[in-house]
Amino acid sequence: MSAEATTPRPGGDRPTGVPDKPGLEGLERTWSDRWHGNGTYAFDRSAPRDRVFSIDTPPPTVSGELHVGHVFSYTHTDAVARYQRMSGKSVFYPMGWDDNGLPTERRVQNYFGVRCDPALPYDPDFTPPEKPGKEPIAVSRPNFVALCHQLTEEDERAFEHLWRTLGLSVDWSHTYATISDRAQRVSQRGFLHLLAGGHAYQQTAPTLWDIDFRTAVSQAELEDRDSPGAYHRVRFQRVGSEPGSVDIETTRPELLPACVALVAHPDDERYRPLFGTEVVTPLFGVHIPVMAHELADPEKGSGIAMVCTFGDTTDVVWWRELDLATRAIVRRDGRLGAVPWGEPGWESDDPAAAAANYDELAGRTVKQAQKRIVELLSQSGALIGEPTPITHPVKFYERGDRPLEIVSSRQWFVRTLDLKDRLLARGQELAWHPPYMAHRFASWVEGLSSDWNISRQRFFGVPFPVWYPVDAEGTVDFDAPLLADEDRLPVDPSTDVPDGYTESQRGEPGGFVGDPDVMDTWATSSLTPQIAGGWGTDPDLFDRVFPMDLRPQGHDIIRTWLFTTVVRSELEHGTLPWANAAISGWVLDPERKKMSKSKGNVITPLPLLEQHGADAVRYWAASGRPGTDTAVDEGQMKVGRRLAIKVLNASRFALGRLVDEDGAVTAPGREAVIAPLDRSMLSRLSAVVDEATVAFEGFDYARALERTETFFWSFCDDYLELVKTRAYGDPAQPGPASARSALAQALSTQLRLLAPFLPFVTEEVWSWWQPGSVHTAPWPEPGELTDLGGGGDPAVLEVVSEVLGQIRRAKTGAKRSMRAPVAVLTVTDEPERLAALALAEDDLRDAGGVVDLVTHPGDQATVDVVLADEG
RNA sequence: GGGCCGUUGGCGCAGUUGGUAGCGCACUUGCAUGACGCGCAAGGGGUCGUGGGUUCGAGUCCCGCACGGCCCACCA
Repeated sequence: MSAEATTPRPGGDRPTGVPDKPGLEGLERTWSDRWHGNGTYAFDRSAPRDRVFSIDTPPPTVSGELHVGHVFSYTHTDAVARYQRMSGKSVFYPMGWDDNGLPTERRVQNYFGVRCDPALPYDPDFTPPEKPGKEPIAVSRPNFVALCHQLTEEDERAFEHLWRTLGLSVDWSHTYATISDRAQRVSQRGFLHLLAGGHAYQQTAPTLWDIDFRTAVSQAELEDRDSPGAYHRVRFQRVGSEPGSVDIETTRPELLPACVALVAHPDDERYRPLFGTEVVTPLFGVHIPVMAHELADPEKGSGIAMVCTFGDTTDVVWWRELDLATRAIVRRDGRLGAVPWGEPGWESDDPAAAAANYDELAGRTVKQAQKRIVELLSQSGALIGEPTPITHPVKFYERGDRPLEIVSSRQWFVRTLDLKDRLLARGQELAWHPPYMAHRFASWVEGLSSDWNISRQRFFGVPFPVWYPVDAEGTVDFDAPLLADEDRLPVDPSTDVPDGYTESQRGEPGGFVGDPDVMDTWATSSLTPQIAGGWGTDPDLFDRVFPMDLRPQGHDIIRTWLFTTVVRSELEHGTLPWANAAISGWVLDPERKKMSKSKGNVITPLPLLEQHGADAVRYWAASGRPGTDTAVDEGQMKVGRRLAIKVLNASRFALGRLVDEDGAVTAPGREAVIAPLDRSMLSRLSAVVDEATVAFEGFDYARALERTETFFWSFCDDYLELVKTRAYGDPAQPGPASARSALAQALSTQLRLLAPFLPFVTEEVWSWWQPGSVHTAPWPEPGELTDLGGGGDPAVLEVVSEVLGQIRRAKTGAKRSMRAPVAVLTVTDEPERLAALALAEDDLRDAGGVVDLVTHPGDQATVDVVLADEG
């Protein structure tokens, strides 16, 4: 062993010899640099499709820090990638950064203390303040976008550092960002194809709207939150000859001016006589019809509901299906807008009174307006009783702070409702891991109630490659969009000019305007296989990697990322985007609570990596079953670290028998393995190889690890103990030669089995005695081991280990050292098992310190140990 | 309301075609042993949520229920 052996030589091509004091410290830095320098994980793009394994890596959202949940799931994917690479596949394992969209905007706003005002001109000299001020500074859209780029680049460097420390075997030359020109080109091209195929359309329609972000959101971005509210009982007087009144209950009395009908169930006897008649709204004197609809629930409130434009999604359904009037009052900023009382659509019995009452509400937020209208209703006598407080589910944008409103606006949609059956069939065609995750997808598709809204009224995103002509009167013609030519992509319609126009015509009569919106972040993320695979720019690459083999992701984004990717692939290519979807679980905090920023229980991974080492953290992650929620468990990381240390020490021990005077490791050939104990061990190891391989083929990395680890510990505890005396013998003799060859075989195999999980320590040990990288070494095959001498009898190691265990038990029971000699060992067992024992009798004697061995055939297996006297 | 997952020693989990309950952590005791004290050896500890059923035999298969978590739908 040479002194320089502790520091591996650059290159890693030639073995370094076994160091005296192996350790885990610094392995991450050493080996991640070396892998990078050597291109260990480079994708071989000359490989034909059937030799390629391609992964549609989730691009993490670039808004702050990665958390330990990322480490968890990306480790799973990395283990699979490493297995596939060792199995001979050329692994296409790119990394992406999801850096467009709202999360980035929000972070930039807070980080720099700015807000985007698209009306402002670009300021080339703008620099953000050192510290964000109290009031955000308004900046132009180009300035804002520049800040977004600046901040995301910083974050992405930190992300890459973390991934390298964790040891992800990503090919970093295939990195993409969702805001990059490349992604924008793919995204815009995909949009133009949707348009050409009739799959995308624009429409002015009631839209889910976040009043703080001032943008539309899609069905997939909704979440329900239990919120406080109150039932208000409001009395409507009947119109015409019929005397009497109708009471409704509502949680949104402020929408009374927007009321367009009352609705009850068609079979509800209480209200049947009223269908087809009219009532009048209190305070505003508007005549509205009473109508019947199946969705009205006789059990709820008074059994009859007030329909407003628009209080919730059910209102939209009623409005559409009953062909009701439109009286929208909520503006896009969440305040009530002006209303022309008495004019068409706003006819009232008393326009002046209506206007006076409404003046009390106009300009207020919905919350303020609610408070005021309750007072007005109470004074007028239309409010019956006191409001009853309730807690009820209210729809929120998942990132928003205030309830969604529904406003009418012009949006781009992708036709997904027409696609349900095809999508359900694709869902069944996809191999889900674990399989039950398929239900999530199916129930989402079955429950779709609207087409996919892909436009967002935001700034940092992929713009629509679309302009609209402005006619001579200055009116924008949205029905005749001017499309960008595919060769020009990506374009920004706010600065680029459509063919045939000049910049001076922007916004002028007879000129054009750009589409002001950007695409939903999922409209771009749904194309990650196309972006990563070079769709449209590198057809040779794309043909080799698409459809991809694997989409790994969390179950929380099945209805967004997975769903939209399937939609886009179906519409663009008519195939599934990948063959397999591996769905990982959540990471919970040590108290098994879901981690979230608001709870303040988010754990950042770098300190864990520094404290326990990357292999140890990976061990914890890889112990989490596919699809299973797993708690952060530093205890498991300590176990992982112990395993890594054991790999170092056991390897040093085994290789110590194989080192020559120059420090080089030389093992006898495979044919030297003749001892029954050695062959028995190799035979058992080959079964482990089998199991690990089957598990990995089914993406069950956790099972592969568990089986490998179990074998490894028994290998150390039993086999190494049994064989070490013989292995120290004269290398020229057949017994020692067999032991040394078997040790080399077994160590090589186990290092390769562990390499997907513990890439650093296995590479370190590999470098002591093997050329090249363990990560490009071939995955072990059972044949490598069973070919040796025609396979061994697994029973030999089993029986000998059991007897050795009994000897240890006797020594521990007598509180004696493990070195204490055994005067007489008497074993009674079945003849076949005694025969197996006899084949390794000498190894057992050496390991147990046995002087006399007596065996008796018998039905009942017993082991009797008589220890030699002390002294 | 529809659906999915889980319920196994104090804690975290495994248990793949049904055949006398396993692993790690923690706990107790012991051991300086040709690599490892970040080690090694051994030990105690569970009527496998619950009620039925199938079977010679059920943690494992079937039906019901309870509890926990999640998805979808509804939400006046």
